[in-house]
Amino acid sequence: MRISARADYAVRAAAELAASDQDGPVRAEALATAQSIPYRFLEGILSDLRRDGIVVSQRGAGGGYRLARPATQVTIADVIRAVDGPLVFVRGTRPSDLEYQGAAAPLLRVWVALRANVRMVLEEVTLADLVTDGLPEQVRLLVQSEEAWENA
Amino acid sequence: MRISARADYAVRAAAELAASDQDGPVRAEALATAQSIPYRFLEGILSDLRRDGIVVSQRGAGGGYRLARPATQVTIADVIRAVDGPLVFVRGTRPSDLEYQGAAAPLLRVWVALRANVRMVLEEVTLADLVTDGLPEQVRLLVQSEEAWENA
DNA sequence: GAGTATCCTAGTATTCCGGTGGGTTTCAAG
DNA sequence: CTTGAAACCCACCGGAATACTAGGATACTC
Repeated sequence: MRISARADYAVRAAAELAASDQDGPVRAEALATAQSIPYRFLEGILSDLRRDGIVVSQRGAGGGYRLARPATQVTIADVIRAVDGPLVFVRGTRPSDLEYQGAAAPLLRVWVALRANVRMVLEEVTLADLVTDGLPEQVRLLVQSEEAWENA
Repeated sequence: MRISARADYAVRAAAELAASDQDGPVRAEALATAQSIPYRFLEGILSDLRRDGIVVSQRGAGGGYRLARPATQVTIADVIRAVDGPLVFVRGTRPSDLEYQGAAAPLLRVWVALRANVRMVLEEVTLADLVTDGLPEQVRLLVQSEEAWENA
């Protein structure tokens, strides 16, 4: 279960946008250097975000990107779905479209539970939470324990 | 965040092994047909499971595979790690090895929380839970809600 | 119309993924 | 000690995805 570079970059760029919210549109290159993301690559990512209505763009001199909605209303899940599609899928298909036979039958419910727990984090944290460093209580609790930081 | 075919197949094969625990070793081909997994592909997967001590093998006539430990002591996380490595990683590296700058700094804790929540499911469910259909309470609760089954 | 910045299309190198094939070794049974 | 059954090993393979890069067209401001 990997988080792709696209997803990671997208969230970081979006966070940067949320941070400089008042200052008018932000150029893609400014985002790229602020977060050490390859400029050309980021352009494509921002394009995805725009197509999904996460971000609005302004062309020409003085142009750049802004969030389409207030940062309190954009979740990390929104951003990731815009660039990578569904949050969790098994062998290319959504969990709920799977069918298992015999001893593996209950496995379906495990994947659904897994997805639910992934959502619990990614749909709860907004860009505003990121920039103010005010993560939701549930998320904060998850990170508190020592073992959460161990690499198993 | 995709569950690979390897991981899915591995868990299903392991579940099948757990189900036929008493009956002596099970042939790879029997596992393959029971779970509709390409036989040759499964061979490689079982090889990984053996290398990681999840499974023991017996060659020759009457041979096959058995679980190396009781099914109550093998978690789904164990199986997945044997075939796919770390459960969750970001852009190729573990969350705890990442560094973020500026507005994206708190993102690190989000990834750690995500991993913690993934573990909460995969390290809690054992192969025994699967075959007896007795999923842990926490997992059962996650699956109960309607929205867990929605595709968002 | 000069300059700036997004937008679009295409290309590319590398890696991963899912799967095959051929042959070798180990073992049990006859 | 042969025969057959099974795991084992190694190499390969096509296609897709990843992570980028290049070049220009388009839109906007001043």
